[in-house]
Amino acid sequence: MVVNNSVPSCVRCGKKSMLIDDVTGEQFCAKCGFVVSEKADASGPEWRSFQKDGGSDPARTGAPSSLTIHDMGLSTVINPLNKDASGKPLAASMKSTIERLRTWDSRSQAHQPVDRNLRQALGELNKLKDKVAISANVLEKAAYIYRKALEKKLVRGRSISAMIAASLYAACRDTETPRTLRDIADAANVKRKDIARCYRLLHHELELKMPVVDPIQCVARISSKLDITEKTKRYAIKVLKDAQERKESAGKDPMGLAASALYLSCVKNGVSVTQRDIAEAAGVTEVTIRNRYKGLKTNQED
DNA sequence: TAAGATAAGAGGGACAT
DNA sequence: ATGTCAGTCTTATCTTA
Repeated sequence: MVVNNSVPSCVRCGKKSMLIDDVTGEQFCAKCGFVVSEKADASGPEWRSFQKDGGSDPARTGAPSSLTIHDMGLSTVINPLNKDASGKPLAASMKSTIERLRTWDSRSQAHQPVDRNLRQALGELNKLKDKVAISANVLEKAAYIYRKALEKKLVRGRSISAMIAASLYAACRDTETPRTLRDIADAANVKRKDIARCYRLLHHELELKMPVVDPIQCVARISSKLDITEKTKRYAIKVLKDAQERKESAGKDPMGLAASALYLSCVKNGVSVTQRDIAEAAGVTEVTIRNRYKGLKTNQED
């Protein structure tokens, strides 16, 4: 459950108790149970005020512009009836002008190869979003990265699904949203290594500056799946900090590292947890935990 | 049954050819 | 471009307490 200090008010009961469900990504009111579906939220008018006090006058309305829509939500459709605003049929000369406009309009929207590609990719991204429960700004970032990749012609010859999945993964990394390559691979139905390859390509070619995944973040994620006491968590974090200072953690899978620190902490605190449980929660194997565990343990002793 | 050991294999980075 | 090397992680199987 994510609770930040600017909790929005419920539309129905007015209480400041709107929360985000971690699993579904839906917004709901903790007081009255009102649920805002992701879709309605994304496509509805934007009633956000730009005034400091968050007052009641909307600074703008209309559908939000978004990178996750292939034309950023700025499309217009010229209606197919050849009528003018008052409903009268158009004059012949005007009619042919409108025909031409309509042709160009639709071409500019989706009929160029790049746009078609983008359309499809963003469609996939949209499907992905529901499965991995991702916040809107991460989605925006993913879409942005994909656009960049398209510009640099990196998608050519590669699968769109893999590339959009890699973009999403990159966006997660960038925003420190803890999602593993595996999480995304499962959701996208693409092999993990394919996404990994694409991600590396993006990383290299777009020169993305990624924050290093902090194993300490992973501790929270793993322990949320198990019943871990605050004390145990803190000890695990301390162990990780020590390991980082000794540069012991470089090049190791942060998830594996966090998992074994947590395991070590459980052992030290007399909590009975099996390696299997932790391995499963962390999405790594028991062997990895054992290997890291050995390293961490010898460090503990001096 | 959980934990530890061992072996084989995959995938990728660094570096040399 | 291609090959080799050291290192990591995974999967599978076996042993130990």
